[in-house]
Amino acid sequence: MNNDTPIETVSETRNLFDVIKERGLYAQTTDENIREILSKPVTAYCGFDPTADSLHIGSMVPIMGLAHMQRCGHRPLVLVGGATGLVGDPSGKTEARQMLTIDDVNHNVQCIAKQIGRVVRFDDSPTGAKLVNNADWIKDLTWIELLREVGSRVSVNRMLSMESVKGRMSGDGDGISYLEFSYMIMQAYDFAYLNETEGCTVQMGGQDQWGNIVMGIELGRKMNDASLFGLTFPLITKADGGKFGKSEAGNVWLDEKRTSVFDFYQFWRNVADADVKRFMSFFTFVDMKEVNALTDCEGVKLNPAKERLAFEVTKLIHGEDAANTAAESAKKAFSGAVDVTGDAIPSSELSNDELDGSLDVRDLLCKAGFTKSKGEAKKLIMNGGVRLHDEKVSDFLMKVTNEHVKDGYILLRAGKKRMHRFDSK
RNA sequence: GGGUGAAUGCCAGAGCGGCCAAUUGGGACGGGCUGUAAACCCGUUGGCGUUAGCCUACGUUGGUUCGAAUCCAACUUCGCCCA
Repeated sequence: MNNDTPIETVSETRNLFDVIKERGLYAQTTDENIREILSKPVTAYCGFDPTADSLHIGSMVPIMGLAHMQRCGHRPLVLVGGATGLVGDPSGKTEARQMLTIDDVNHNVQCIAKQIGRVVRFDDSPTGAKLVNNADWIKDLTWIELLREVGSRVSVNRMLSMESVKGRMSGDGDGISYLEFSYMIMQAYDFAYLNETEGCTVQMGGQDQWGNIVMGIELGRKMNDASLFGLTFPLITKADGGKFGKSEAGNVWLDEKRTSVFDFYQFWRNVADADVKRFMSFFTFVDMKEVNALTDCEGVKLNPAKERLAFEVTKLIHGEDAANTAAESAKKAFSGAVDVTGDAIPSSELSNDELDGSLDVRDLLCKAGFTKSKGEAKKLIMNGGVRLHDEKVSDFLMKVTNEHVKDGYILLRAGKKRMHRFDSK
């Protein structure tokens, strides 16, 4: 993440509810009068799990939700689950999560907060976002305190009726451990706590968080006699029913060390026709009038919209310069042009020693990270999926030497879309 | 605590002494068609090796057998039922 452009401060005068509804980001609310409630500035929070040192694009919906909120004059609290991350949310899972160490979680919290800071503005102004870590208030809570404060106000019957729990109780799953069962109590407590200490009255989250949010509202009412509300975002699906957020290389991460800017851009550039409009509404701030104008077409004509989508999202996460570079590199790489020296294409260096004939194509494929083993590389080559510059490789034993270096580099392609540039030095 | 069932490749799930690196489906990857779509068709999908072949794998550890994913024992984990 090295975006130097400041976060745009747009002061929307519109009602947050209208904005997210218009963009398709609204799924469900706990109160029919939510629009009215949101007509005055509120403090709302949304939680993120520190299960890794980077978020992936699946987390972008809640991030956008917070950003829209801020733009509409509300104050966002970004909660990173330093404590809940040590437990793991059972929602939507059939199996227990791997446990993280406390050090891991702390490190992850730092990294994630930084990423969210790309899109949401953190400062002390009335609408400035604030980072909170639930480890700060849960960590030192004693067992007895918890039981008295929270336990006495929570109905197990109620908990057992939650979808997230039912899913783990019935069927052929692995069951649910007490640890995970406690997750929702922690999250509920967060809401009540933030209400008390920060005046937070709204919790936002993915549709899968509905149960947890409702628990928090109920707990807040019992503990603080507070009126709390919940707002959920839809689960992001792809038109073909596949899982959103996966690419050729697996998860699409916000950290460029995990997903290069080029690949990130390509992910968005390659979304299905049927998804462009929705994704542009979800993941960019492009005005809806413009979104509609761009996507009011079919077939090839939709490509400019995809380019715009890819550019906007990349700009948001990696900065305008990086987005421009990625866009240019992508254009070059797919227009059959020879010059692919653009910085955005993943690249590495090859020394002269390595080009003396000791490496074959399979080694190169592994070096580029396209294949995990020589056998896999061989199969890829035999399937006709490998090209050196623009020439198809058919001999998987072919040595890679200085002869293959053109203009100071070797361009290795795997399939149509993956490419890696080896600069010789 | 008692009883009972299960543990297989990325996932789901067959196999129940040799023909098993293991049927099939999904996913993933590659090719074709295209628009850097979708759908569809074809191929690949443990590692090493040019081939032959070798190695590692069916929860863990031992055992029976010429030979085990398949049989036996113990252990671990989980499900279900009874207390």
